[in-house]
Amino acid sequence: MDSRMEAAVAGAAQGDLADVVARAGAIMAAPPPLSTSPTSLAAADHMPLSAAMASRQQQIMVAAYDDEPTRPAPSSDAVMFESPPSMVDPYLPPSACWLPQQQLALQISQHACYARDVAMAGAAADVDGDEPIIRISPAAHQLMKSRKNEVKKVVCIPALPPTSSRPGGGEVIPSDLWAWRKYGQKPIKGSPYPRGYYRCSSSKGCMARKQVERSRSDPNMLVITYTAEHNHPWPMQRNVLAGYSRPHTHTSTNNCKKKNSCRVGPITSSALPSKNVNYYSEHDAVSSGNLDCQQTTEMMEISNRAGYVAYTIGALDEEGVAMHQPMSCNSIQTADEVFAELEELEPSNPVSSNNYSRGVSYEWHKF
DNA sequence: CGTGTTTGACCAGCGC
DNA sequence: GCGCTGGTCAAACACG
Repeated sequence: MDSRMEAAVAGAAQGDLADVVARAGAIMAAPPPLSTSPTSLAAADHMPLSAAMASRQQQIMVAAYDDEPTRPAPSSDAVMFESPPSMVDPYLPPSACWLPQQQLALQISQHACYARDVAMAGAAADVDGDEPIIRISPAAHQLMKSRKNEVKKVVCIPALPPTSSRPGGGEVIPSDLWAWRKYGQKPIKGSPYPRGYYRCSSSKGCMARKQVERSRSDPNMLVITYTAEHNHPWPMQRNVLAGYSRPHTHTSTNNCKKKNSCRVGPITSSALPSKNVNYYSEHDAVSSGNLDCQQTTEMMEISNRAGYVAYTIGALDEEGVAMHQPMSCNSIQTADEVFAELEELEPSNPVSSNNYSRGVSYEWHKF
């Protein structure tokens, strides 16, 4: 077995699926940077997008089968999250378009039975082949089943290094343009990093939640677990305060009175106001908070468009296999560059398209 | 005033 | 039944 996968298996043995995901993502996302960019991709003889992606993808396969653990991967170096079409969540924030592609290391959609399947898969690599097929151990499976069989999506992204300028060091969560309200934070046993709990504040009654924590095995990775789904369209006009967090005016004393409710350190996951969030580099900054209304709207449209592309390329290949392809493969680009390339990619796709991908109906509302 | 974070308390699931 | 753990609630407070 590949030693890299042994590491992943070790994670599974700990029953920490999110960590396994993060680890696998970190491990498998490591290969040499692709020399392709959406621009060059688009220029690749205008081949069908999915085909172009399939030919270039450097992906992990997370196989999720109960009974066929070694289904061959289409490509040995493909990063592929194999899942039923249902995993393409029309309400999933098109955050991928904001993330340098390699940073969207891994995403697993756990839709009901699929979650179970992923769990069953365990973090065991395919012994025979080179394809990094990951199986989740029964322990991890049990862990995942333990919480009401909830629909979950686990997304691992590289975390920005804690900002020393902020008290206690801050953790920067890339904005996904949904409005999230933090409602709790808990220390997690075995992890030095607390887990933040967020719920969607874009719409009342929206049950969408997400948990944000650093991977305990790879602190450079943020594990974001989306629970439930948004019951409303992606907000066009993001609340100005969405994701906002007041500057830290205090440092935690870390005096735990009650073991069960002890919070560890300052809330770092939200320490940086999202409206000032820089996306991975100052050159990549998309500071929504710096945008006026019109700019925000424009940005939304652009990102909507980006989302369209992201879903197009991140949805299904010819075999109905979910594809997740970074928008930018080897360099951090400015949002403008990304979107410019996106335009090159799909020049004919109307922004107001109602479909993000084949087989996925997404009705976009403009307000 | 509306929206956000912070944080102690509460509750439910699970293993022993 | 009990303790541990994770998830959520809700009051207090901050910010624009």
